[in-house]
Amino acid sequence: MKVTKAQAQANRVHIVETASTLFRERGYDGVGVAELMATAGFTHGGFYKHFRSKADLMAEAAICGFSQTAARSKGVNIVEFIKSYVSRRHRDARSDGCTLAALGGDAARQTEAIKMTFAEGIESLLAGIERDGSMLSDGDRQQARAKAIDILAHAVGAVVLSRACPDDSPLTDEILTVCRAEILASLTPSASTS
Amino acid sequence: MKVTKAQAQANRVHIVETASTLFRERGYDGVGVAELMATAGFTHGGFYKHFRSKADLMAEAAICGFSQTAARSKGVNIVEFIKSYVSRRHRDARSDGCTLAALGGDAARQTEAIKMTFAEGIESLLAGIERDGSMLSDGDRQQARAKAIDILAHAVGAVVLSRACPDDSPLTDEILTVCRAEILASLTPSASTS
DNA sequence: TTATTATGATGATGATCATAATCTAAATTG
DNA sequence: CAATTTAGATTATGATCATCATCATAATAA
Repeated sequence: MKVTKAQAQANRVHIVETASTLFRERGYDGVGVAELMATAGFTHGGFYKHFRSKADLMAEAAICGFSQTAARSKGVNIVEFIKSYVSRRHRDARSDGCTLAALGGDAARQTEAIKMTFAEGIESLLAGIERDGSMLSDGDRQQARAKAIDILAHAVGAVVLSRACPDDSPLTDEILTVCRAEILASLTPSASTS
Repeated sequence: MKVTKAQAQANRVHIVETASTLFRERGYDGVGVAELMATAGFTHGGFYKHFRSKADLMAEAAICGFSQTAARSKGVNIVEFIKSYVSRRHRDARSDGCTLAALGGDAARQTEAIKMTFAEGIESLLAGIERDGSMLSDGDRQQARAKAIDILAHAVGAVVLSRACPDDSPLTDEILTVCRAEILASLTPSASTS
């Protein structure tokens, strides 16, 4: 019933990862502490030895999710990033996909502390997009950031809209196809204004 | 304790409107039937005389919310629509704003029946955007629809992202400002490709 | 006026919710 | 090796959850 310090730490990490997946799949309000711990392989009693509250875990799970996405998009150029982000595969893999697309709407209803982790997560995604400056090779830094923000919002909106449609609806694919093409087209403007 | 047929119908409508507001503010899982009925001015017992289930009400509330937004954007040109949609005012008025921006993320986790109402809601919003064809005066119909889809996803993404940030975060305003400008700029392209 | 229908209040159902006190056994510390 | 700490199981807390059976009553139909 007890476990080595390293094992306890590993268990904690495992709980956070499990939560991150489960929350993305069913929303913050759709998963209870008991089910969460059971899924991670524990009884729910030990939960509060690891976290001060469910809200605390939500914040940690968000950080975990964002770093997963950041790690996955490491060294990937924007074109590839958009192609994989605005895709059927990503749309159908909610529990494994971007935290922002899966829980952005839920975050709006959570505490400021949780929103803070989302803001940081957004910043890290922006950094990843900005790093690959291929979409504005001649622009200044401020424009690069603006473009990154715009691309991210655009891509998240496409995935959220697509997911809100029935699986067999033609609209769900149409949204992805259209937005993917538009975003990619906006990356290589024939003439950048201002 | 009983009420005229017309009154019962009015009560039903009132419950749907209340639900539409409450759901947008707190999410589908964030509002219970009891609280919902209490807010509407009833006890929770009568709920199932009006609706077969909570899920049924979610669908009806979504339709109600979408028709509100459609009515509000009636006769408004795209520029004005975007200006009001991608705005601080809209971001802060979740319970009164667009159902898609408030509950699009939640919809992904609901039944196909509810997603169907979202798909229909999206179509009605698209129709509103397409009707005002000022952004593609020389384009064909298919391009107009594609552009409408793109604009809607873009705008929804901006609001969702902004709402996921803390109220006092500079990022929350930056997202809106940047995206609003980019969307408006995309409406009047100096040279439309293909 | 009488019979029928159906609204909506009351109250109960059994789940599940987040949180917590208690206890144990093992790991760490001395 | 002894003392202390603590992970995690057990169990309990009191709310709240969606759903429903019951019932009085008032609106309608006969």
